[in-house]
Amino acid sequence: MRKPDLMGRDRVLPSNSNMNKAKLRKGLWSPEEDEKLIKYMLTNGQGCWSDIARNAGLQRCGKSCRLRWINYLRPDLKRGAFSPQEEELIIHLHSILGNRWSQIAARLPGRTDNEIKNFWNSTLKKRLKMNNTSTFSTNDSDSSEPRDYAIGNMIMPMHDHDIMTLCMDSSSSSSISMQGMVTGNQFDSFSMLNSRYDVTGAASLFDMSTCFPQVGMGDGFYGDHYGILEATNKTGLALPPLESRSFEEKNTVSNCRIDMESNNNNCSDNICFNNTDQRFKVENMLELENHWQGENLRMGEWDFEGFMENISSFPLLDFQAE
DNA sequence: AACTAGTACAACCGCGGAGCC
DNA sequence: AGGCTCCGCGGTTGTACTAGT
Repeated sequence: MRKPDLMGRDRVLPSNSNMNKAKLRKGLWSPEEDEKLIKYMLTNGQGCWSDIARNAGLQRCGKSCRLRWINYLRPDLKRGAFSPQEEELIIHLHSILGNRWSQIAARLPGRTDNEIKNFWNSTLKKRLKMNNTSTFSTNDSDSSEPRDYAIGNMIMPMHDHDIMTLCMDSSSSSSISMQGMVTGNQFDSFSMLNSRYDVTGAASLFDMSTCFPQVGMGDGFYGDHYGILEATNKTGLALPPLESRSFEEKNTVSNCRIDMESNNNNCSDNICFNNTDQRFKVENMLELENHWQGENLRMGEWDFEGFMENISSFPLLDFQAE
């Protein structure tokens, strides 16, 4: 963990007529700032971020406070390295959703979009590329050349426009059909990764999310997902819960206690998070109204294998855009 | 020990959408 | 309708840390 940017601590935005704005700090957050923001958030809950920044006594813009809270201070964050299961899920979801980090993060409880994005850019992308260069060479400069695309267990030489054609149902401008790809040839993006999946070529052209219209927003629980996951949900298959983005609204201040002095590293029964130089322990931080509690699933403990099994074996995908 | 290159990740920036007046 | 503010997202940057020489 990095130490606070002591130089950045004194960095300020250029002054203007507004003295408050003149003192706005940038750069890394100090432990003191973190503490202020945590205390304020736990006491007052989420509101207008610019007000939060002001009322919490922080010389930061609201945007910076929001980012710090969402990406680092939120007590429901799961810190630490990504598990192999999480890695698999990220790869899989990325093959479906592309760079929609917030949507990927929504399906990885305790992880933030920023964290996943960084992990992807710094680790997974390179790893996938390494794996693929040994088995699959593409000529990115010439998209007219047919490439090998994996669909299920099949490797199919295709032109880029074929891929586009597959994603478009020519019979209707509003209807998108994946039947031809999926029916009979089980679509499995993992196979693409495991066999001949080319990150720079096929993935970008084969970005499933571009093929799927955004289906209705539903009742909010899986509100912002795309068709492929909607289908999964509708079939009653196990999906991980969306990360509770509005947990602040549910938290009960009276149940909160921050133990700033505690160095107890045992987090098994508590929600813990690391600060730059401190470890905070939050006991009963919130009434995690986990939608999955009824299924005895806790954060990070959902049925990953079941999910992966289900998501990669859709029997039929035929989406109708509204 | 000193230097360099590579890596990881926190934070910033710019943009677009939504809501309000 | 147009302007403003706020929020959220994805891309990018900056820098502490680490490994290699």
